Formats: sequence, C-alpha cells, structure tokens
Amino acid sequence: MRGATLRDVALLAGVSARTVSNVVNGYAPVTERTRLKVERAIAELDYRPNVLARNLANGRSGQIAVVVPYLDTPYFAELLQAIIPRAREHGYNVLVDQTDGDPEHERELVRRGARGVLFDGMILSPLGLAQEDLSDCDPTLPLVVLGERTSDGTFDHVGIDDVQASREATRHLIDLGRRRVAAVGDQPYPTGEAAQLRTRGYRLAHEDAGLPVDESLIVRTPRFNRADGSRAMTRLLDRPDPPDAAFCYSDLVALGALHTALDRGLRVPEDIALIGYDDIEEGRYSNPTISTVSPDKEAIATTAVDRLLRRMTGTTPLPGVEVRASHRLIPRQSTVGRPS
Amino acid sequence: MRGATLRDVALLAGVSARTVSNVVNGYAPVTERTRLKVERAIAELDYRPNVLARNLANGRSGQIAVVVPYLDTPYFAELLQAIIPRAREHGYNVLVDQTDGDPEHERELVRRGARGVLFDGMILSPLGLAQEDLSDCDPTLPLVVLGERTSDGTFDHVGIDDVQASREATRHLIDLGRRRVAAVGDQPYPTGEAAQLRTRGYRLAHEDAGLPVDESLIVRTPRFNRADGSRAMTRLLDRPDPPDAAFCYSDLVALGALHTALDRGLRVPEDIALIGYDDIEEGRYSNPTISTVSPDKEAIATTAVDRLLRRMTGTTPLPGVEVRASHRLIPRQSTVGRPS
DNA sequence: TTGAAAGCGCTAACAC
DNA sequence: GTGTTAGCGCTTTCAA
Repeated sequence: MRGATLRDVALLAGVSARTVSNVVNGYAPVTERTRLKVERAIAELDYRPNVLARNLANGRSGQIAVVVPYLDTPYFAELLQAIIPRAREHGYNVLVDQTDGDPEHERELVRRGARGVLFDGMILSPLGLAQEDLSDCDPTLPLVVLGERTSDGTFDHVGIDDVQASREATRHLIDLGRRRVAAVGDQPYPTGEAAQLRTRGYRLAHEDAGLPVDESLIVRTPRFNRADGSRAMTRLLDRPDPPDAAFCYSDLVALGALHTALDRGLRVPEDIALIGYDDIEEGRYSNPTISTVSPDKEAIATTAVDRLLRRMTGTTPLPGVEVRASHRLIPRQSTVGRPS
Repeated sequence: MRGATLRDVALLAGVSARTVSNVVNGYAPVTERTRLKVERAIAELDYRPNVLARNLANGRSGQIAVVVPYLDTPYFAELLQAIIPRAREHGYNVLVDQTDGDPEHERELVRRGARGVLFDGMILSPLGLAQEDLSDCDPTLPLVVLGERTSDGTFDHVGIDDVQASREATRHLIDLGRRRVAAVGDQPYPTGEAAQLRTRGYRLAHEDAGLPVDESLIVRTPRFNRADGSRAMTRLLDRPDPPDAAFCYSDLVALGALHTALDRGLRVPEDIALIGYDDIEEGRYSNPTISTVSPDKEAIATTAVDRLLRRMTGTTPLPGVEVRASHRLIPRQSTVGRPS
C-alpha cells in the first residue's frame, strides 16, 4: 500500500489539492475551518508529502553536498559536525561525499555541476585539486571552497590565513630558543597549495628572526596523516643532526611524529618540541598534549553555509569572495612542557 | 538558461523521447545509427538528465541515509568511511545524518520512515534509542541497525558479539594478573543496551576466573568519549583502593583514562593496565598504544549495505536477521607493556 | 479564500 | 527498434 497522496487528502477533506498544499506549506491564508478539515484528513490518512515530487515541482532538492577528502580525518569530521547543524537550520540536508583524495573524483564533481545530481550547492574541501581544475568547473554550480587558495573570483573561499598562522607557529618554536626547526608536510607540486602556504609562513618566521632556513629540514609528506608524520620523524631522527623542534602541517602529522619521537626514547618537548595544526580534540588528550594552530571551525562552518545559501538563493551570479576566519595559537605541553 | 531537457535532445536528434531515454539508460537495444545521432545531440546540448525528475518517475531517490550519533567520533567516521564506497558501488549516494545523540531526533527518523524523505533506506547506529522505540517504527522503511540489540525481528541488526568480546577483553586483564579490574562505561538504563552487554561480558569473565566482582569498580559514563574516560579515571584514582586495570567501553574512553592516569604520574601498564574497544587508529599512535577489541569494520559495512539493499529491492518484507561480524583482541602496550 | 488545470522532466506501458 | 502518451505527486498560475 503506497502512501496517501495530496489528492487523497483533498478528496477526503472535500477541498482541492491547492488548498491542501497551502495548509501543508503554511502558504496562503486558509480559513480556520478549512485548515482543521484538511488537518484531520491528513492525520487520518497518515499523509506525508512526497519529497521527490515536491523537489521536481520546485526544481530544487533541499540538499547540499559537503565533499571532503577523508571522513575519518578528525579535522574534517569536526568541521562536518559543525556544518550539518548550520545547514539543517536553513532547511537543508547534507549529503556527505568523500573523495579518498582522488583528484579525478573531485574534478568530476565540480565539472558535472549541480544539474544532474541531487544537491543544490556544494561545499568542497579539495585535496588533489589544482587551481586550474576549479577554473573549468560548471559556473552554474553554487560552490564554496574550503581552505585558502588563490581564487579566480568565480566562487567563494573560506579558510584561515595559512601563511600568517604558520608564521606564528614557527615563531613560537623559535621564541622558545629552538634553532633547528623542521617543517613537516611540504607538498611542492600543483595540488599542494595549502602545504605551500604553510611552508611560506615557516620561511617568513625565519626571516623575521634573522635565521637561515636549513632546506633539508623541510620534509615532504604525501598526505597529512599519522603514518606520514611518523615516517617523517623517523627520517629526521635518523639524521646525524636531527632537529630540536618541528612545525607539523596538521595535528595528525604531529601526533604521528610524537609517537615516533617518544618511541625512540626522546623527551618532548625537552629534546624536540612539536606543534601541529587544526586543533583536533585528540591533541588535547595526547601525552604530552599537542600545541597547535586552532582555526575557528564554527566560524568556518557558519560562513561556508551562509555564503553557499546566498549563492543558491541569489538570482544574479555573485562574485567570488575570500573569507578569512580567525585562528589562534594554543601552546600546550608539546612545546612548553608540563607544569611542574 | 536552464539545462537542456530530454525533449530538446529528442527534437534535435529527430527521435522520440523514448529513444533518448533508452540511449541514456542503456536499456532497450538501439540501432547503432540512432544511438550516434542521439549521443551527438546530447553532447551538443550538454544534456544531463534531471535526477529530480528521474527520481519522481522511478519512485526512488538512489540515496541511503546513514545515521550516527556523532560524526566526530572516530569509530563512526571510520565506519562511514567503509560504508560510503560500498553504497556507491551499488549506485547509491549516502546521506549522512548525525543526531547528536538526541533520542528525539532518532525516534523521529525511524518513525517518519522513508516516505516523506529523500532516501530509500537507512542504516542507523542508535544511541539514545531504547528497544521499544525501534518497535513502533515505520515498517515500510528498509532499516538496518548497527550494534547488537535484542531484536524484535522486523529489521536487521549488524554488530559483533559484545558480550563475548567484552569477556575476552576482561579476561585478558585478569590473565595478566590484575585483580582489581574496573569497568568504565556502564549505562544501566533503557538506552544503554550496548553498554550493558559489555558489563555482562565483564561479569562473565570474572565468573570464568572464579573472581568476585567489586561492584564499586563498575563506573558509569554518560557517553563514550575522551572527557568521560578522563573523569571516570579521576574518580577511580581518587579512591583509597584504586584499580590496577580498566576495561574501557570504547577506545576514546580508554584514551581519556590514559591521559589522566599519565597526568597523575602513573605508569601504564605497570600501575594500571588499560584496554579499549573499537580499534580506532588513534589507539595505534597513542603513547603507550592502546590494547583493544577490534571489530571487523569492513565486514560490518559490507554486511549492513548488503542487507539494506536486499530490503530495498526485495518486494516481500524480509524477516529481520541478526548478523554477527567477527572481532579480535589486539594486545598493545597499554596492557602488555613496551618491548624492552 | 478556493478550485481547475498546466506543468516540472523523466520513465515505461502500449502500440506500431 | 521506435513513437505516443499517460502518469509520478506536488506546486502554482489563473480564474472564480
């Protein structure tokens, strides 16, 4: 038995479909009496509007897609956690897609656009996407990109000031007297824009302090996860002249590095100080706790959803804007040590 | 400019809508020549089928909802990470919903059913849902519930054998010579079914070993997160007779407990051994690493999706089945110590 | 304030 | 193998 339709309700209530629709959507004013009749019929038939039909008639799905590289990366999970309620507040459901860092998958999503898929707009946190890939995306797709990027002005960007944040993080280590500060996470290729911004901040901090940069202390990682951090730290510690501090491009990298450093019998921060990036909860419970750059995730989520809504509802195409959310440095045990 | 429609393509190609539809969906056999004509028209008009319309005509959305309490809980994130590719393989998109542990939200989802929403089936990992809540859910909603539960036979359950797994975890601690083993995470109320199964396993392990259970060592936590684990450990350590081991009902609880234990200057596992549950990646990188019960997440994801598909496509209502995925105990440093 | 009816764009039963 | 056409269930313009 299929569910009751609008028509069934109308018949039972002795009114037209139009009226039922009005009652359901609270649109046009309806007589109190009529409303009651209709509501009774709805209750009796256990009527629930068919969203599929409504979508077709409206030409919109009421869904937004949030696309992240990996769902099990805490930073993205925490971000999603913040985005979903914001979207729901505005009556949107969230379709979560993970690309597994597959550039092709990302590319296809932006190229295909919203037409042909089940969402009205998209918030994308790109990983393997170079700037140029974003340029040839369907311009009719309302799109907000997370993370700082050099924009081409067709869509919005929301992120923090990566260069400045990285500069502060590195400076924090230098201020503590460290002189051999490693940078862990560089990605000197087209899809590694975010990483490159952090490397730039790292360099600037050295300039600020009048210190030379030991290029060999800038190490690459293919991704920003624990295993990468662990491997990078192993390589660094195997050197004859290991670093006395490391600015890691994500908290996961820092946690992987921490794991390996402790495993090697080093003391953190005495022998090597570590600072991460993202402020995921895990870093507040590790031993030692991880110093980090904390982006304002709530602000990022709120802004991203707001911008997207504006793009979806707006009739005229908006110019792309760059929004910078705030961030702050949070020193914890991995740099300043434990209170004694 | 709205996108081209099927009709536009048909007109341009000089065929009927029916034929275009056939070409697009690869249904009925189409002459090579006709296909080419149609494909050319499609390319020229940059035609993309309108999913909304297709959904209405088909009566299905091609989406399944996966509902978890918290997205930023690593266990759920990892599970989702496994579920999404499985769903996609079968042509389904995944709509992720987080309930924030709000029982009302969960209840409404199951009661409302698939009619009136944008998904064809649902995989639910309930938190604040008592057994009875599931009983009065819309029977037309294809539903698979994650986590072990006493089923009422109307839908499928996929989980591991919690009692047995907990028994093994506790036994592991007892085998190591611990005699004051705490259980951290009990929830002795209707919505705490999962927790209660673990407590049962904990008791059984004591019975097996002929040991008495010190009821005061069974401590409750409202949720299974780091903060709860930390608080619980604080309480346990404040006792005059603290435990020498703890079976934690999740890895997060164990990690929170670990944090506090180390903070207090205890040695783990020498002074207190800890074992968790879920085998999240974080536990493989903590210091010390966390022993745990590892559920076969891939199997859970695959089974859940398979069962759901069967329910969605099947015409006759299937009886609910209980599926037990496998699990194994993984001893790590938090119980057996570091290799010296 | 309410009714009648024309779509929204696609699918598929039914003819040819 | 291809065309015709009637829905899918809701929204909404236009009249009344």
